[in-house]
Amino acid sequence: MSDMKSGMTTTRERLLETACQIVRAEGVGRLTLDAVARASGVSKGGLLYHFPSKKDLIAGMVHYLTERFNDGLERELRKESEDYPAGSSANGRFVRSYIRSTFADAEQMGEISAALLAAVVTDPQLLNPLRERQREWQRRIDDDGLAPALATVLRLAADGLWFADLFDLAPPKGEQRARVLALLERWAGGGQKP
Amino acid sequence: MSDMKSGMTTTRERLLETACQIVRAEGVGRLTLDAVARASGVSKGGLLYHFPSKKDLIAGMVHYLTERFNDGLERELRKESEDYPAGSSANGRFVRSYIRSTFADAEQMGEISAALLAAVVTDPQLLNPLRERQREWQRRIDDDGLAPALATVLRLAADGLWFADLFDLAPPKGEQRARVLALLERWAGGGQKP
DNA sequence: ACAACAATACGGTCCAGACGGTATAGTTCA
DNA sequence: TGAACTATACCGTCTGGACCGTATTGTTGT
Repeated sequence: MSDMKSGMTTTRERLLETACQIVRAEGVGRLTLDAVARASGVSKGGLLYHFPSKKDLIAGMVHYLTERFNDGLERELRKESEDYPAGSSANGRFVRSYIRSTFADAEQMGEISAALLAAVVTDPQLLNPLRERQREWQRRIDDDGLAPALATVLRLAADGLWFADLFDLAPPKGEQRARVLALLERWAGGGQKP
Repeated sequence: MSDMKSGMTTTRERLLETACQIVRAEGVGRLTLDAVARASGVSKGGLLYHFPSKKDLIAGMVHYLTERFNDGLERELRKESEDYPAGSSANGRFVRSYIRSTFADAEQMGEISAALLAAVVTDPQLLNPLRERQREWQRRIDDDGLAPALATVLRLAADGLWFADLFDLAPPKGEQRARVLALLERWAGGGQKP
């Protein structure tokens, strides 16, 4: 699917990132084509050259950021594999990677949230690519060598943190956040019940 | 707190519930004053009498549904108190109530979600009442007699389920959902520390 | 008891502005 | 030469909200 060449920041990517920034800074309601074009230093015609409609722009945001998160997840997973060289007690590796990806890069989670909100407002179906990915992640979580309910609980807790951050609903900060992360990692580390 | 006269469903409440239904059925983007008025069988002038602006309407939704959820939570908490008559091993009571309230009434959670989305789109500050409540809940969760990180993890998992339901991001269904609930309740049930 | 008045709860109409999208004509660079 | 834009003008639609009217139900002064 990805037809990008690779490397330097293209205008297309700049437009997508600008769109995210607008959502995060001014709210979903202020995401207009004119605003994105202006803030990107691109004419409206230029924007519409890359994204023929607003839906296309938001679909682009969802796709771009979903794949970005997925790339980060795979990277985290490879780091795990190095720590546990042989395929020995590697149960919970995917869940740990998922948790770390969610907790680590608040910036990136904020960008995904922006795309998420923009999509829901405009047309919920635009979330389908993310939904598909999430189902895939859930399959890998189910098949990660942990007790199935435990694995899902850990995923939900990570998502819950994302949720709390997204809407600023009493998200754990600082010390408490670190303790929560440590606890989740511990449970995902050795697959035995407390 | 409640300054309403009491009893019968007022036009005001009907408007609030209609607004929720529109959001849930047609999406946040379709929440317009005209649509709410029409679907409520009320003229636009009538709607504007009760809620002078769209912001006021959405603020009303947030307040109304937040208090509704809180009422359900307190009810759940009282049921817990009956089960554990004396103040014996009642650790985790609040957390259990929170979990049950979140899992039990999907309908109600859907309505809160509608208000949440409407608020975020229009003006994130409209969420402040809910944020305040959530901070209060978090305080009670911290002070529920469980290990602090554990309690917060359980809350986050419950919120994560809400999140998954809200955006339809691979939410656990049926059997799996029941097992997740059971596990969370079990962890919130015996609050022993080492 | 009755007029005068006010508050509540709407119905109906209208409009300025914003937004998405189209169209068109010109420009820069590989 | 064509892809990747810039610049600008324009249109149809929708929406929030202002404005005005009106019926019903108290309330108050006398």
